[in-house]
Formats: sequence, C-alpha cells, structure tokens
Amino acid sequence: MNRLLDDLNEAQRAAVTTTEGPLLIIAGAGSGKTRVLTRRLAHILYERLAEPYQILAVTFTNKAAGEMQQRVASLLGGCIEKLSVSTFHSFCARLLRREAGELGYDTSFTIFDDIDSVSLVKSCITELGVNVNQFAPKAQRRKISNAKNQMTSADVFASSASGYFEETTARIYLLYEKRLRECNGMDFDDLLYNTVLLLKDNKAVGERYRNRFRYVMVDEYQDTNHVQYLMLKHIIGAHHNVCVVGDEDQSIYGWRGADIRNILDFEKDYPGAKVIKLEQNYRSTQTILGAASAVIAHNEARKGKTLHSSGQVGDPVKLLYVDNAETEAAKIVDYIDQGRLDTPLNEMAVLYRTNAQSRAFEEQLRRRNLPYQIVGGIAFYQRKEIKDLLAYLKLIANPLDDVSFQRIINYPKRSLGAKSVGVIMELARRESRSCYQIIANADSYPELAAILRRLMPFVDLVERFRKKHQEMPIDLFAQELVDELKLISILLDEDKTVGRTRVENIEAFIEGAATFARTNGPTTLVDYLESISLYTDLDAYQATEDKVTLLTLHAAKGLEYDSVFIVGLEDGLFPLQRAMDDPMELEEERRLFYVGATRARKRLYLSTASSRFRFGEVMSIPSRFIKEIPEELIDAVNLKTLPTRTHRPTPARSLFGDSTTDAAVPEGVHYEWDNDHAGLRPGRIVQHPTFGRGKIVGADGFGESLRLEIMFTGIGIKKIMAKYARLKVVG
DNA sequence: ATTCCCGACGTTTTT
DNA sequence: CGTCGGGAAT
Repeated sequence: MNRLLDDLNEAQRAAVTTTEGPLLIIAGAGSGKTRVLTRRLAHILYERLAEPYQILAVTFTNKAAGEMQQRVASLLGGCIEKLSVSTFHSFCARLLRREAGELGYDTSFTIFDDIDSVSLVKSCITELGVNVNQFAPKAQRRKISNAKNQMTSADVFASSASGYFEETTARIYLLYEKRLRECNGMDFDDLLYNTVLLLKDNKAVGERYRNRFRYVMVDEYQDTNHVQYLMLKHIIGAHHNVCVVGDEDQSIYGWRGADIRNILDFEKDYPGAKVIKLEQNYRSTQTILGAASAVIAHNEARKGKTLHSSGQVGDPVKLLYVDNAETEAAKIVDYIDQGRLDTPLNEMAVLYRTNAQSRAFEEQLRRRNLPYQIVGGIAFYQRKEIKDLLAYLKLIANPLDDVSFQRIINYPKRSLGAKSVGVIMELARRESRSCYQIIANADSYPELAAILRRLMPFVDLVERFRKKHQEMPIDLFAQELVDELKLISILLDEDKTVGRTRVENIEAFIEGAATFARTNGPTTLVDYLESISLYTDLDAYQATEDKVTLLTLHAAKGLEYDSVFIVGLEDGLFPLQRAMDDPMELEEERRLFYVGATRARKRLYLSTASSRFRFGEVMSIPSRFIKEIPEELIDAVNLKTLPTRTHRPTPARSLFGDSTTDAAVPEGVHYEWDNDHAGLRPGRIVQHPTFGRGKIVGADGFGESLRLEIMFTGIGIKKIMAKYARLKVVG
C-alpha cells in the first residue's frame, strides 16, 4: 500500500515505521542509512503525522542536508517547502537571526569564521600585552572553542582557572567575548552556544520551538559534541520523538569536541529508547568489508556490531610498497590510468590523511593529463582575495565589525598604516564605538585631522554602497564594488604569478553570488553573507564529472566509489604521530581508516612509502593498521627499488641513530629505525642556533614528539621540540 | 608607509 | 616546505 516501504529489509523497515519515542539507529557503513532516513521523513509526512514545518532534521553538511531534502521531495512527488533539513549551524543561525534581540545582539549580526575569530583573538592577546609567543592565537582560540563546546562561559572559565597559563587564557577569553559582542559578531561556536542559552533559559523561546517540532531527526549522531547534545535535549518536547542515526565506528571528529559517549549512552539518556541495528552492507565486496571489519575490531570503545556483506568476494586488497611520495603518486596514477578501461574516473578516489599529501598526486595527474578535482584544502571563501572582498560586504552590512574594518581600511592601499589604525582604535575604545563609527564622524575628532583626507573616500564608499545594496541583486552589487575598488587591476599589478588566478577567483565569486541571487530570489546582504559563512567546499562537490577525486579521509565520509586508494599508510602519518601515544586518539585514527576503507565498492588499494619528506627527511615504517588486516585478504606488491637510500642526511636527521643509514632495506616488509634522538637526554650540553649553549634539564615524549627543556645561559629555560630545533650535542 | 628579506614556526582532520 | 611576522632599508 505504501511504496515507501518497498525494497527495504526488515531492519530498515522497522527503522522507517518506528516514529514515536526515542529511537537509535545504528547504521553500519553502506547499510542504506540515507535511504532509511529519507524514507522515514517521507513516511511521517505521507502518514500525516506532522506538517513539514513540524519536523527538524539535522545533518552535518549542507550537501547532505540538500540531498536529503531533495530525496524526500522526490519520494513525495513534489517540493516540500518549510521542511527544515539543515545543518546544526545553519539551523542555529536561522533561529538566532530571529531571536537575536533576546540575547542583546542585533539581527544583522556577523558570523565570524575561523580566520576572523583567530585574528580577533590575536588582537585581544596584543591588547592585553601578553606574550604572543607563549600564547599562540590559534591555540588560545582552540581553548576558547573547546570551552564553548562544553558550554563553559568566559566567566565560569575564569572562576575555575588556576595558574598563570589558565588565568591568562581566561583573560583572553573574557576580552574576546567582550570584543566579539561589541562587533555584533558570533563565532561558529556561538551559534550553537547561544541557541542553547536561548532554548534553556528563555521560557518563551524554548517553549515555542519545543511545541513546534514534533519530530526530531539527527544524522551522524556519533559526531555531535556536548553543545549539540544539549541543544537537542532542549528542543525535544515532551513527546520525545527523537531519532538519531549514527555509527560509533565512524566517529572521527573527536578532536573537534565530538563526544562518542553521546551515541554510546543514548539509551541511558532517553529511557525506553528503541535500538535498531542496520548490519546489512550493500556497498562493498566481502573482501573489503572483511579487511575494514578486522581493523576496526581492534577498537575497544564500541557497541559492537557485525556487518554482513551481500556482495561478491571481490578482488584482494592491493597493498603497494613504494620508496617515497613521488613513486607512490606515480604508481597510483598508473593504476588509475589502467583502471580507466573499465571504471570511469569519477568512480575513483585518492584518500589521504593530510591535505599536504595531495600535491604529489596533482603533479602526476597533470603530467598524464588525467582530469581530477580536489575536495577541501584551502576553502574558496578563505582565500585572501575573497576574504578581502567579503570584508567590504561585511562592513557594509555591519558597521560594528572591527575585524573586517581592520582588514580593509588599508586595502587597497590608502596610506593608512599601523599608526593611523592605532589612533582610530584608541579612539574607538575611548568612545566605546566601533572603528568605523569613529571614522564616519572623523571630523569631530581632532586626533584624526591629519588623516581626514585619506579617511573620507573610504567612508564615502562604504556609505554609498550601504545605500545601494537593497536596490540590486547581490552579484551586481559585488561587481560594482569590485569595479569601484579597481580590484582587478590591483590584483594583477600586485603579483604577477598568482594575480591571474586571484582575478579568476573574484570572477567565480561574482558568479556564485549570481547563482545565489537567482536561486534565492530577493534576499538581503545579511542572508547572503550567512550562507557563505556556513558554506564549505565539500558542499559544492559533485562526483558527476568524469574526474578523479582527491580528498582527505575526513572529507570522504558519506561518499562512495568503485575504487578507493588510501595512501600514506605509515606510522606517524596515518596514524599521525601524536595519536600514537594516546589509545583514544589511536582508536579514532583506526575509525578513520575504517571510514576510508568502507568507501570502496569494488577495489581497495593501500600504499605505504618507506621514506617521505616532512620537514626534511623522515624514514617511516608501514602503518600498524596494515598488520591488522588478515593476510589472506591482501595482495602485496613491492615496488621498492633497492638499495633505497641515496639521499644525504639533513642536519636534523643526524640526530637520529645510525641504523637508518644502512644502505639496503631488506626485501619485503620489515624495516625499523632508531626512534631515539641519540644523546638528547637530561644532563647533556647542546648548541642551539639562536639560543646558543644550554643544558638539557628535562625531556618528555620520544621520537618525533620529543620535547626538551633546556636551560640556556643568560636566557633561562626554554621548551623546545627536538624535531624542529637544529640542536647539536656538544658535551 | 611600503617593500623586501630573513628567520621562526607549525601542520591533522572542519561545521 | 610554506606561511607569516618582524625588522631594516627605501
């Protein structure tokens, strides 16, 4: 009677039809999760259990949200307006746009992206006169972010801080919050944090949303962090109709605060919860699934489930031993080229641990004229030229935004350097106004008399465009701004080599704005900026074009390909060095491997290089994950040339033991290197290029992560990473 | 004020 | 290796 239940297995059908009360769906890789989610949504609507606007469905990426929305629409034969399938962040942004006043923000608040946020932290650090070397803006911002993800306000953080370092972080946090508010800005974390504040503490607002949403659905629940967890708690009404879908084996965002306990403890959190496991894998061959399952079985923190493959046995996992990153790329591109005979390029993907690894593959692919696309890397909207242009738009939309102000007040050059900006900032602080508000009234401040002539054109420009922006579509607006600033010719003059691509990026930006204007009809500048802030490169990715895809393992989550190449499988790279001493982090790396391997439908290739350039040269040994795959599933190919070592050791390398300088690496799999920095132990006297002579007084960690405390004469104790410092043992 | 050069420093993954 | 920031030179 209801075709929504067609071609679903029993577990899937149960998941779709269990609509009332808390429900946990454990969805193994390739088990038809998206299908279940969309059918479930459609089922609720089809059965008239709720109106579209009464359902809240959240995912982690805009792309996933968009796809889900579309699939539900096509299941129900029409477009579903008002169905809010969105990301956590965009849902919160929309809610806050409406309710910002309740928290004392203006509704045109600006969303500070990562870069903006770090630069604000940095200026706070400078303002406090704190040593920037001791308190790196990025690290501080990370701490603030972690705090917010735990719903720890600056005040609470400050009251529990002890010791100089924590107390200083607390001061930075407090000032950062103050400045952020003055800018009428929210960072990414605030979107979630403030939403929780509202839902929790504001009776009227909380009630409104709790009454509205009759059904709540969350995808990728294993990746939710504490704030997101709280947000759900506070938005779910008395009905407790909450359905979460996830897979603890695919939790790979712990470093961003995701708390795997959310999914592990769901049944405790929501008493009476039903649990449905989807264990039938429809994607991969038995071999691939067997390899992935064998590896993940080494993890302790699991609910435990067994995936069954319905596919064929398939080819063995191919394992490549190569000399270095270049040969690795060359050989893999060989395989890609050959594979082209029966697999289209868009069905092949190269997965790596760090973005930096993409370069070698790009080179090889370009050399062979094989089309490719990279997902991720430097996000489009984070490019300098785009950020600059965006800063104009942001300042026009929000004159309180001092961060954007500082970015563009002297770009293009207006002869307003650090000194002038300093004067403006001081005035701003004194008058409790934003920088822009100060210069908009520059003539009433004698301090600005000297630079008045240089300020006026800038104010004039911003004012003219502010008046304009409601009258025209956003792309024309941006175009006029670019023309007015003469950005194109400035970019071309500025830099011969990258100027051209920057201009192209500006053009692409305007193109994107045009698309936005076309699809969203008449919108405000604020809406447009919001959509950009929450946009990621991944959202634009489509595997439809006939191109090989290069992407990180993280970015690959949720995607699938016929052939998958997981490269750089070396201890120290994958798993990363820092994860190797910590069992929890190691488990996360293992899950990452599991995610990667289960992206493959038919063929899985792994590769490991015996030496790889990373800050000078580092020898490496095959990833421990390789050994966790049953041998009978692997077809190993040794492409190493012997003898291997032809390079001369760099200064840093000479610190390592001599075992690596042996000319020939034995045939096959096993080679090791001395992980100790010979002689770098307490008591020794060392020579440092900048600090001079010093005595090692403490050591911590080993190998790559060896940290030393060295007492330098006349300087004091310094903490130094042995792998970076060019230390020489002298006594 | 701007430009250019050098050294320090860091690198995971991203909504 | 690349980026970024600081400092000196123009």
